[in-house]
Amino acid sequence: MGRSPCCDKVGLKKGPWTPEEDQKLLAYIEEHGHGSWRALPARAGLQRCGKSCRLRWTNYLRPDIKRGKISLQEEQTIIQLHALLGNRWSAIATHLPKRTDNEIKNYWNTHLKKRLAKMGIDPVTHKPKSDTLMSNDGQSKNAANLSHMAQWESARLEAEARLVRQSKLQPPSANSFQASTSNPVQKSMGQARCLDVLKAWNGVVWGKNDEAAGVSVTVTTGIVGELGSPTSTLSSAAGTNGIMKEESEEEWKQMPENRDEIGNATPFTSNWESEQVALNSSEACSSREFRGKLYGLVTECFLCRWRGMRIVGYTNSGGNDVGVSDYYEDNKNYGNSILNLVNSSPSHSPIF
DNA sequence: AACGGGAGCAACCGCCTTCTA
DNA sequence: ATAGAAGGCGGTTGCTCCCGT
Repeated sequence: MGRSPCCDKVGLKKGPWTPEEDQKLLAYIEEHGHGSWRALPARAGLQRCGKSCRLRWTNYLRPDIKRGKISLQEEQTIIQLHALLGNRWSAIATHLPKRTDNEIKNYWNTHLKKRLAKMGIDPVTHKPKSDTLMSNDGQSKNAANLSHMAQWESARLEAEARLVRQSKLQPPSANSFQASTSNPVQKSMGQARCLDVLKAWNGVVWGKNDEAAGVSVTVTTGIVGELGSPTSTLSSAAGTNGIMKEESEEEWKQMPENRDEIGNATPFTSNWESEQVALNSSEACSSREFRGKLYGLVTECFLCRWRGMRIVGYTNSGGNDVGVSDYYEDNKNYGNSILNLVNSSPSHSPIF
């Protein structure tokens, strides 16, 4: 089946938007909402195609957009999520409040991709390009480990990708897990740190699991003390997805360092959270919104793990402890390996 | 001061998915 | 069930600015 162009191109303006055009678009949307994008240009008095208007709005004019330099914390998040999700910029953007997918994509292509490449890490696979690059001291072991983790992660991501593709029955709207909601149900969902989402997913969304009816997962998470990443601060979750809060870095700095008698890091008990998320299967299967949230949880779960959140308590709907897998530790180590490499190569170093 | 090259980013293009009649 | 419309997404382009020569 052929596709008609999104709009009649004859006589329509292209190229950079003028302040007058911005003003027209802004004024129209503020008064009427965008409605049908195709119909919008004519109604707003713009000589643009609807697609161009939509893009201008979502990438530039929307009021909830933060412009300016990408912070270190955001940078780390992008790297982590890119390793998990690949070039799925919109999915990555849902975890970076007020940033657009286009901005993240641009930042990746102009900054992070080059930086990783210069460090000898393939920006596509996040695998080291060559072990010889890090043949000195303990780094060779680290590289080997990294390679192993990357392979493991790659296989897992393939499975995840399939799930996520199917999950996008409702694409996660921008920041679907974030503070914009006033819905208490959404808030409680947003607070959920980690859960066996894939298991829940299989059961809830497609009804393949007998336990699907009323999946209830209690998750207790904590920040693992040995991590050096400020992004590990997850205690600010109330009402937001909590992960990207800008003030997290400050909170991190203020955190005490807990160590046991032999110097091993111990979790910061004060930052632990225990939450219960009830997933009702019948509601889930009929609610595309719910599926969208679950999709967000898939990503968030991996992110939590990667940032060193240790899943210490994990029970199924029957209250049975289902344990903790090395799986989580493997991912944490892999993510930290990349982050350590990045962090140990500041932008002012010769490698850049 | 002029020029060239690279970086950064806004915007476009085309494909894919989802919705709807 | 199907076709067309609409929206969403990722890749790419091209313009502008900056910096070094």
